[in-house]
Amino acid sequence: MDKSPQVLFELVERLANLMRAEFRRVASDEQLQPVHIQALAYLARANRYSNTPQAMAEYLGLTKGTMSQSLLLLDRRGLVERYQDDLDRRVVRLRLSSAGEQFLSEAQPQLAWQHATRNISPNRIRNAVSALRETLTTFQDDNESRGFGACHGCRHFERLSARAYRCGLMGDRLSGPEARRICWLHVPKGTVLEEDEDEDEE
Amino acid sequence: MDKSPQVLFELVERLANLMRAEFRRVASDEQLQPVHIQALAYLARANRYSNTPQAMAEYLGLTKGTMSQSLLLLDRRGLVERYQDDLDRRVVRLRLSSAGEQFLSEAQPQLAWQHATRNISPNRIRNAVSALRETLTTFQDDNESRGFGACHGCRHFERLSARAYRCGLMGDRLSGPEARRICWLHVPKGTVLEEDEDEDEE
DNA sequence: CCGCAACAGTATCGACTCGAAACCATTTTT
DNA sequence: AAAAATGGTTTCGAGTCGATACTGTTGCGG
Repeated sequence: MDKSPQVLFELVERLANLMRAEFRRVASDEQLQPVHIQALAYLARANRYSNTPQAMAEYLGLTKGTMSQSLLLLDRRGLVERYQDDLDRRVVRLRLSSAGEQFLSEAQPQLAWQHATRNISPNRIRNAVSALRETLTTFQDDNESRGFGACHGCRHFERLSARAYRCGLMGDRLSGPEARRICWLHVPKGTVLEEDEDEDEE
Repeated sequence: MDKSPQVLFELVERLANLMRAEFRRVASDEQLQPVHIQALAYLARANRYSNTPQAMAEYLGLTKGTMSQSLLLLDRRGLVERYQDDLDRRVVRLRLSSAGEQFLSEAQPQLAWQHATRNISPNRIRNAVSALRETLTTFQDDNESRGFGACHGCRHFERLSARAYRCGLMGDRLSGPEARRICWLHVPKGTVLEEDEDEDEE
């Protein structure tokens, strides 16, 4: 019997704890909590469909109520801006304010990490990435939680030409950079879509 | 320029978030917080020098005040027991109560993880482990945070005979199982990397 | 076109986290 | 013996977080 998976888990957990502590350190300069840093970082990487409180809450594993609170705070501090969606006026859209962007670029929360991996060969890192990526996919599958991936590798992703893409689900054209951001509608290729089917029971 | 370290970081963070959500789910059955699960799990793995509030606080990246609170709660719930140290009466020692052990073994918080890694070859896992372990060591070095490793690979670890060990720092004899637990006095030797055969996959 | 369910988000409450600082009881140092 | 250091506890205030109730918007079925 092999204990490696267990060990891997402990490593991931421990590293995450340390990064969390690092986040806390960085965040406390601005009187923020770790989760706020994560929220800002998410916003910096979310695509146009995913910059809502709802998507954010799902990404961070919180309820919408909690998310609302945190966003209130970030808004008060002027780190994010909230504005209404044109089409659906229930929806709130979020964006980093310039202060928010500046804060992120100054704080560089992942710098410590970058530094910690400096001695590891790119090859080994790529191997680790591939293993963890697979773990993540399986995990999300098991828990039927949302995919949250970039467009490349999404079932709805369509390539119109060399440099023009399109989301088959929403029907929008996507620029290259946009297609590299995080999307909460992401469905990995190879996943079977659940169509609405009529049920004739009872 | 290579973005792999960045990607690796995102994966670790995301996996940790998901596990955290899983912890929350498990914990909420008993009206606990994720951090309580981590505390119990730590206690189950800590050696005789490391079962104190202080060590725990450092491991989890909290202050002693906060730790004290959480332990109060875990004590009230009957999941841990606190008792005084014989030699130094300031020191509080902790141990899992039988209820605590039972809870851990029933909840099996890392089961979801185990399951998520089922499709990944042991070899790839070992590679990932080795890369992350190195990252962890470097990280701890950079931040001069405590090592928190098992005795094997510790500078103070001495092998008396085939099956008898000794901690050179504290001067105690250690059993084999004991030497496999987590110690907060851990100081890594020069460079102890169980290297694995290099190979590229993909 | 109306009515009602579904939905996105907000507000409120209570238990808990968390750091900071003050505090207490024991060593340890001087 | 006095002072400093150490391991823990207590207290305080701001914030997290889930649960629940609520507001306003959309969209669906009659």
